[in-house]
Amino acid sequence: MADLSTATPDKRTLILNAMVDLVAERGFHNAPISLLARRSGVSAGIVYHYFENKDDLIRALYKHIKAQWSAALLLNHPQHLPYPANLERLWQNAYRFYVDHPRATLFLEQYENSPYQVGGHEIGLDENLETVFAMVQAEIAQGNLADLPTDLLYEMTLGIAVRLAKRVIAGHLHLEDVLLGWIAAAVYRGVRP
Amino acid sequence: MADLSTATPDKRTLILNAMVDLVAERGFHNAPISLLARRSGVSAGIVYHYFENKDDLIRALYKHIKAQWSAALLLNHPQHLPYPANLERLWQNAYRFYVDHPRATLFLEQYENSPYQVGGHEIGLDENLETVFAMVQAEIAQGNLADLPTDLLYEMTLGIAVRLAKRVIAGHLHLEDVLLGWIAAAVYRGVRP
Amino acid sequence: MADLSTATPDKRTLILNAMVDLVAERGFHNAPISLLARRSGVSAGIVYHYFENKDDLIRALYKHIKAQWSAALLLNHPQHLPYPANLERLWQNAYRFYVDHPRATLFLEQYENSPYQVGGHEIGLDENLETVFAMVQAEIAQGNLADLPTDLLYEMTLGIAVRLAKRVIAGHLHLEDVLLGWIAAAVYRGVRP
Amino acid sequence: MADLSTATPDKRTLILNAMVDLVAERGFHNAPISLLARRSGVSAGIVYHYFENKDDLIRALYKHIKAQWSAALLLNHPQHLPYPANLERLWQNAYRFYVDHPRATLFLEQYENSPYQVGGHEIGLDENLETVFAMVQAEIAQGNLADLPTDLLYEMTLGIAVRLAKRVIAGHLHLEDVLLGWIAAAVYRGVRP
DNA sequence: AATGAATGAGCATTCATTCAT
DNA sequence: TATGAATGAATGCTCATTCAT
Repeated sequence: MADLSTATPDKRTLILNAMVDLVAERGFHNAPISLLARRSGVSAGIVYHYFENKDDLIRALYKHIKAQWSAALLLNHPQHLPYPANLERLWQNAYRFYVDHPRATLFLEQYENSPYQVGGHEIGLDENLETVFAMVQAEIAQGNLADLPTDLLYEMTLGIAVRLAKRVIAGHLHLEDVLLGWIAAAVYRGVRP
Repeated sequence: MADLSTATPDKRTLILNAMVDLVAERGFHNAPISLLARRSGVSAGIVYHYFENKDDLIRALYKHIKAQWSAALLLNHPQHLPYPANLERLWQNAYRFYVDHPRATLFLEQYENSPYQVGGHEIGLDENLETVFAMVQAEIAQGNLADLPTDLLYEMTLGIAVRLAKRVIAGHLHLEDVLLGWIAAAVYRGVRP
Repeated sequence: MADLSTATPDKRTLILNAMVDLVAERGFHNAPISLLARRSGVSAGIVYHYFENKDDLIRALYKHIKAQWSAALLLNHPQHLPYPANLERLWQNAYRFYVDHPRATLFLEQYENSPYQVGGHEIGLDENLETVFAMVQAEIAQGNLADLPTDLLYEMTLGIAVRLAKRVIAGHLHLEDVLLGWIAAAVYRGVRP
Repeated sequence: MADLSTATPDKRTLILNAMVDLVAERGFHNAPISLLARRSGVSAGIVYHYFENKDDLIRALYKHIKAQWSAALLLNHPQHLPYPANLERLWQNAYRFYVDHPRATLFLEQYENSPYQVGGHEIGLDENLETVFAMVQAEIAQGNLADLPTDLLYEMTLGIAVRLAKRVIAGHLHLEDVLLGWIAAAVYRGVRP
């Protein structure tokens, strides 16, 4: 996947980008700083100039990717579309992000299933996620979505997107655009009141 | 979670049981053989009598847990119930397994999101999974389920169960029995033809 | 100096012995575990089997040497001699230990002047030191020694021995036996009531 | 201890002052240049403008402190007093310096017990020390001091002052003024011919 | 079968020193 | 003079794996 960033590749970004790849390919363990340095084209020491330690680097990377992800959710402004197109576009945006950034996806899933995350350190809502949240609340108010706990709604909709994307990334599954449209619709059909 | 096994706790089983806990608590890395040995009450050396190496141990553990899981799917014989009760019981069985075996669940998720699994090593269908597979095919034939790729159907139904269970395990979510029934139904509503 | 121990050179002792030499020659820093291992003829890893970490090793070594030292104080049973021969023999025993074990002496002085010690971790009195302490108290009671704080008495008598020994070890000073006798006497003349 | 210097705090002095503190608190190792720079309020690079390298810095600091010390010895002009007041004031001056400059004292002791010093690099006599030396020689000629090697005389008198000061600094000992007077006298009583 | 001491490669991290600006 | 980012060698420590007993 390489460069998630659109900024000039300063050293900090070079390191972050190399780290996603490394973790995706080899896992947290087996992603030694020495290799990270070689791949980033920097020295091992400088990593500790930009990050306190390896854990800090990994957490920073997580935040970095999560920010890209939440920005991707709002591509093509789903918030300006009528129901159900708005939620379906949201879903397809999420799915797209995962499929288009396979390394980031593998990183995210490793992170969220490791003791790093399990121990807490939740990431707060950023501005984009707040917009998404508002969209969902509005549809609940409209009677288009069941009034369920946020986490439950999340898992029954966007949660499916990651899992499908991982299957696609692994090559176990191929999803045509038409089918994707059907899935996006089906997902929200499942959570009508 | 401790003992998944119902057999006499021979050394091999002691080791496997200790390993689930260790990985769930600390991750693959940070689950050193020395600690495993101490927790199992065996010597470090003997681990290499029962398993070729650490990877082999982890893979064996994965198979071990997957077998318990597939057995759990058929608790109370969902295969003898009419649609949609059969699929809903299946779903609830899966969910129950995850919630009742949190350590195993965390292990499974770590494993399936790590380069161990990504590299392949698919686990074949055992007898129980074949029964499940047959149930699904039958419902497709009956027109109760959309005729979608197995993986896709899986993710849109049982895949949700793990994710919800993880939220519950983490304490972020609490699901009442009534709600669970609703979810099980909703999930299959989403994948009607 | 090498072997302070009279026991069979088990690995733990080999490591301790090599460490005194190393620290004496090169200081705490510049006494890397890798070199220690090479000199001890063991692997680097095994050091951590016998000691928790480098600090622990150093503290263990300090205790080890202090024990040899306190044993050396009572060579030829000064406690059975009359005043002032008893105290003078004590003093000469201390001096002898330092001069005969230059590496140990340099280690002790480094340790006692480093933040290791300054932070506390005082070593309690062992049996030998209790005997010494009793001797001193007896002489105070007899009116042969001024009734001063223990630490003060210590520094005005035995404290001088280390400092002289270090000069001798460094080759800056040479002390004949006769002169030593005079010093031992002079030292205790200084602390008469 | 902070500022030993009475001069304007130019950068070189800022560095030296910060280094005493650092070494006293944390030892030679654990006194990294980066921290030294932060504490001095200068950049890491500039240290290498004023000093060739870390060793050079440490040696310069040693000389710096030794000069303050030898100046302190002659406070209130002991050289103009009659025996034994002259030597006793000398002793008390030494003791005072140590107790009033605990950081410097800890630095000195670390330095003098480390391989920095052991390897040689003796500090020559400065003007003040020559005055002191002359005082001692005069008293030997007068028959007030035993005609012993300088180093031996030194250790039996001023050498005790450092050791006592270190005990006081560590809080293990408290010495009243009256007692100090007694000690100063006692020390010289010990080295009468 | 079983032990646990022993090995040594590998890793995260630190830090003296340099150098472009 | 002055900065501080950058380097990379060195260090403490861990851990999978082996093997003598």
